[in-house]
Amino acid sequence: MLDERKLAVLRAIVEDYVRTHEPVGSKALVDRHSLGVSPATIRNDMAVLEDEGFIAQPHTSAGRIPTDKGYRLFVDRLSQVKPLSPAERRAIESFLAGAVDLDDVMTRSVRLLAQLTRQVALVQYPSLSTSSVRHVELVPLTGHRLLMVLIADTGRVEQRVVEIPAPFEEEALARLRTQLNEAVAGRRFTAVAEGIADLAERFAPHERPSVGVVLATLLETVVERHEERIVLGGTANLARYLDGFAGLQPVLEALEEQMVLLRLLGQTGADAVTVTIGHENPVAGMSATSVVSAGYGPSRGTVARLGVVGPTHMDYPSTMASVRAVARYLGHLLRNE
Amino acid sequence: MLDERKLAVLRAIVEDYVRTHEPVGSKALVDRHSLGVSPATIRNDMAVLEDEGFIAQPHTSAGRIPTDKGYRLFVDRLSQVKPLSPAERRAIESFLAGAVDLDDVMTRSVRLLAQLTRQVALVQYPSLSTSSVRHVELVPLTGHRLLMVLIADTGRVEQRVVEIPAPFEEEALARLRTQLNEAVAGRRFTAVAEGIADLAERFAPHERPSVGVVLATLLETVVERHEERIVLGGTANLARYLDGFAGLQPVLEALEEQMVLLRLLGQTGADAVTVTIGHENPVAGMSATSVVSAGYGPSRGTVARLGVVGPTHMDYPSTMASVRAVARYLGHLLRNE
DNA sequence: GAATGGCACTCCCGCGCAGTGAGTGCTAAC
DNA sequence: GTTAGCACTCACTGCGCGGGAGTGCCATTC
Repeated sequence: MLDERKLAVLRAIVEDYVRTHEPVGSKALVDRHSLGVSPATIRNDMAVLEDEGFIAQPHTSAGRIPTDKGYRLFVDRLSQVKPLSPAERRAIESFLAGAVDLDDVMTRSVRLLAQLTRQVALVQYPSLSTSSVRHVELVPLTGHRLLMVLIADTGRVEQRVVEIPAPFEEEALARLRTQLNEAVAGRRFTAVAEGIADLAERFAPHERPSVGVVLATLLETVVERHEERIVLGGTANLARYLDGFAGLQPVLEALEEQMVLLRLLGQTGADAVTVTIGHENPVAGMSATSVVSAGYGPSRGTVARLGVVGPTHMDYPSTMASVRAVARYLGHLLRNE
Repeated sequence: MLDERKLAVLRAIVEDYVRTHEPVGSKALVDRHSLGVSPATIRNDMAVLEDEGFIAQPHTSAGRIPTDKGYRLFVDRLSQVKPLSPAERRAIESFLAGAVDLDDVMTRSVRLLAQLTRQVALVQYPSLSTSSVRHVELVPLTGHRLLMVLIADTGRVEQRVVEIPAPFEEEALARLRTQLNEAVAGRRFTAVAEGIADLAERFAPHERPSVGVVLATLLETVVERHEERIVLGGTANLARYLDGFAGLQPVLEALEEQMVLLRLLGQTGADAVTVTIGHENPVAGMSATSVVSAGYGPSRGTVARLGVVGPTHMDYPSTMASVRAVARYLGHLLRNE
């Protein structure tokens, strides 16, 4: 049904359209690519490709543009991830090397990704739910207030102010700190609950209410607070490609919603580069945009995702290469932190 | 030179133009506002106002639009800050009430401000340089690594990983922690240096290198790290008013630069609402936007600023009211934290 | 039977053109 | 100082008209 040449034609159409953003016709195609056949032949092939839904005409007597289905085929079977240039690799390394803390790493990564792909970049903070506790610290603020600082093995730090019904003795606080760390350090966040289940019992009755509040807050932080932070950058690139500008507002709106961003990046823990094209996208108002994302993490497992959002007519091979590269470097970096 | 009526005409022009975004003519003016004179008279007044540079014509035979100078006069002398509706006040209170930590407060504030003004909102984190140290915590991670957590009286928390040449004994670390807090707790950030000047001497020679690194990092954090975080929200609102869309990209770019945002908000510590109109703006590419900002802080002094960025043809009275209100509530909130 | 050359057809796009209407500036009268 | 009248300007709209890129179809070639 789709022989070699028809696939070559589709590939050529995608490549040309990505470059020019204009419908591509049969004549232009044979001129630019050495397909070895005449325009008329290409026209026949194009008719078939259109019947199958891979390309479409904006109007009669215009060239063809790829459909979402066409891009899908292109990404899955017709393209190869384009290797990065040495300059780009160096740029990635040097850009990420100077980071001083996790916040800094995240900020630099988004910038880098946005710059490399010239698109909108998203980077999700290392997820709390798949990481482990490294340390819990309790700091008295005023009598009835404690600051709880929770440090994850990914370098992520969560802080929370705790209002306690009765102030702790200095000694009691030290005891709680020690026991708390013994109970949860090294545990997966999902397993924190079991660790601290019987902790309150070891404290004197008058201390228990306050201990209870601390434990409850800790649980909240590791369990309920599943909402993951996502940083984004390069929004200025939106203005470049959404030429029509009509579709801009919904996209900007979507990018402001953390929940939406999460759905865009996808929850799947797959390490590989994932491409979501146009309508495949779960978010309304973003049917003209594609998302290229990948998981990253300190070890083989994925702890979070990153990616870029761009027009469906993006340069998939290059974009996929950049996303994959940044994800890998970021993984390395976390391993050494 | 500018009598009462001419000022009234200018006010009417600004109000109409803000509402319709279209050049306003003499006829339309007398129709909508009861000025008590004929269009011809208004035309004479308009000619004077144009000579003085308060209004301009996009082209001959079109209505007038206010110039930056016109808006300036309007803001300074012709408008009154419009009081908020009770519903808006309630919205502010309930919106900010549920915040759990400083990050949350900041995020909610931007959203709130963006929603109230329907523009792009900026909120600067409470500045480190004008606040004081509440507590410094040191947490061992691995042998050669410490996590330093610095808590400011504004609730802001900075963390930093410190690489130390030689691991600390548990006892030594506790000693350092205690002495460090005695030396700096309650001090202004700007005065931390004096507090820790002779601290290293109190430690055994073999501990000094590590102590030195910790102190150096602390200094870096409070002094060098002047870069202030700014959160922004409501960028989708840009798409609404920058109809021409030509000016959109530079604005989006500017909003991505922290340094630029700082300059936009202004460094001045004034509590009052400040308005910067069009070309008065120090940032190139944003000459079609105005900034309405205000300082906020837990006490009479200002610790940080917040504001909104919008088109020069914005509703200044309402915007100024919203900005002022959010700044005040935020101040209250910090006081109670 | 696939590939090709030729040809009529479609339809977007840019251009020039007149008509419309909102708005202005000027002048003379009140 | 204010007003009515009037000629003038100029953006905006709709219309008609090639030009041109591209297509689909058909007859022909290999």
